[in-house]
This record gives sequence, C-alpha cells and structure tokens, in this order.
Amino acid sequence: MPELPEVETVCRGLATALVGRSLVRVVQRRPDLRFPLPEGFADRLTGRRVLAVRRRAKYILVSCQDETVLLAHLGMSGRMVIAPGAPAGGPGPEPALAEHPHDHIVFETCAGDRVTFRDARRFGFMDLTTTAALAAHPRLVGLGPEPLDPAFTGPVLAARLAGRGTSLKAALMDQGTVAGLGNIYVSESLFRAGLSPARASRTVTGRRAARLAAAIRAVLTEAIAAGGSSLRDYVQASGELGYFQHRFAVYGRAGQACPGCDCDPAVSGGIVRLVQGNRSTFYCPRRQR
DNA sequence: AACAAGACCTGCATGC
DNA sequence: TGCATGCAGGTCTTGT
Repeated sequence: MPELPEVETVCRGLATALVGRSLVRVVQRRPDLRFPLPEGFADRLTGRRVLAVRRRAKYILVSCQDETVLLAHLGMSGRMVIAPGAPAGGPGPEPALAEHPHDHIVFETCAGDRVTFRDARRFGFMDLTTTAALAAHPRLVGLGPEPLDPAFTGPVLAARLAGRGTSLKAALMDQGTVAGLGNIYVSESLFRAGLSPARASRTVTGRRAARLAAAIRAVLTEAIAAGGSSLRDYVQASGELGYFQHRFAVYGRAGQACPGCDCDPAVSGGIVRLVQGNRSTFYCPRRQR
C-alpha cells in the first residue's frame, strides 16, 4: 500500500488522532514485526504526550514528550487503523483489543481513541530513538532528497542519477536517489516525463532531468490530494485508505490503451509490463524513450 | 564497488 | 471443491 503519498496521508490522519494527546496504553502483541521491537517498547511510550507526527521518505516519525521518537515503517501491507473512542455520555462495552489476526500494536490515547498497527505480511517495522539521535538513525541516514521539497530540482536529481549504469527505474526505486518513490509512482512519474524505465540512469541530464523532477512532484502532489480527499473515509470504521480511488495512467494496466496514445491497443500492444529486478514496471514504449 | 536477484511473510486471484 | 502457482505498494542481504 504505502508509498510517499499514502504515508503522508496516514501521517495526517495520525496527527489528528494523536497530537496533543497522551498515550495511556500501548499494547505490543508480538515481540517482533519485521525486526525485533526495542526493549521496553510499550513502556517507553506509555504516558507520553504526542507532540508531532511527520514523515521522512516512507517513515512515520512520532515525536513524544521527553525526546522520545517513534519511527515506523508500514512495509508493503501495514496500516494504521484509527478507531474513535466511545462517545461522551458513558463508556460503551469495551471494544475488542484486536479485531484482526494481524493487529500487532495498539496505541490508546487519553481521548479514548485507538490506533492499531495492522500488517499481514509483517514487512513493516518500528523503532524508538531520541530527538537528538534521530538524524543519525541508520534507517534515515543516506536517504535522498524529499521530492516535494522546493530544493528538489532537475539539477539535484541529475546529480543523483549521474554516472550510474543501472536502469532509470532501479535508480528511482533506490531511496538514496529520491526519498519516497515506490513501484507505482516510479512507473507513473516516468510515464508523465516520457522517459523509458529501461534507459540508463546516467543518460538523464539537463532538460530530461528537469522534466522528470517536475513529473515526480506533480504525480506525488496529485496522489496526496486524492488521498487527502479520502482522509475522512480512512478515519472511519473500515480503516481502509481510499488508495485505489486514485487512477493510474499506466500502473497495473498492461495491454490497455495508453492514455496519451491514439493507437488501438489491439494493434500497438498498449501499455507494456516488463520485469526489472523482480518488480513489475508498466510503460508505453511509444511515448516513453 | 555496483548491480541483480533472493529472502522475508501472508493473502488473494487465477487456473487446472 | 481443493490445490498449485504467481503476484502484491518495501527493504535488507546475498551473490556475481
């Protein structure tokens, strides 16, 4: 599920539920996610007030009182299910702690709201650090620039792609090149920029790099807007993010007509799926060079 | 060193 | 219906 736009959307939802509230209860239902959780995970968060929720790359950073910072990654299938507390007028029946077999961590706030980390595949992970140590955290060191930062420009991107023999697709999937892109938005950005995923990274310079940087920014901004519009749904009972409401131009559309081509997909072949590094890439060979 | 492929884990859609 | 296969939004590790 989560690339940068989804993580951004999740962060906004979490901020609404958590910021200014204390975590009155934290329940850890298994010792590990993808990696072991740190010693005393629940105890180190319990009783602390949440000061801020923000995003870096695909990481969720929850800053708490006493310099404690929770760093969370959703992996492939991780979700944060937000369940509002009992309405004023008396507590209802105590809701089940875990509604789902893959509810691994539950955070309960002083307002009675619950945030449940649910992750079937368990590729997600969490760690605790401190405000002072955050910038040097091994998972954050080496991340590339934030693509929505005004400092992310064509020349900055070109510098990161320079001299590399790997494919443009693989280079963009590398979080050290640009932070936050994943399999879907790399395909979408390359389509928007008219660049082939198979082109060598080092060949993207000058105007091509500027076009790609602009395409990345535009695709991510639109996706966040789409996610943002479904934020209310997300906060509601199902806990599902309105992710698939976003329409993709090429991702998952092999054999279908390219939205930019007039040609008949039955004749031209339409959008092509190719496999790079064991991951699917979707592109239009006529519009993307 | 850079790069590609494999591993991690579960669920779901598809086809026999 | 049951079972095997392949695929899925990420990242770390291994092997060339």
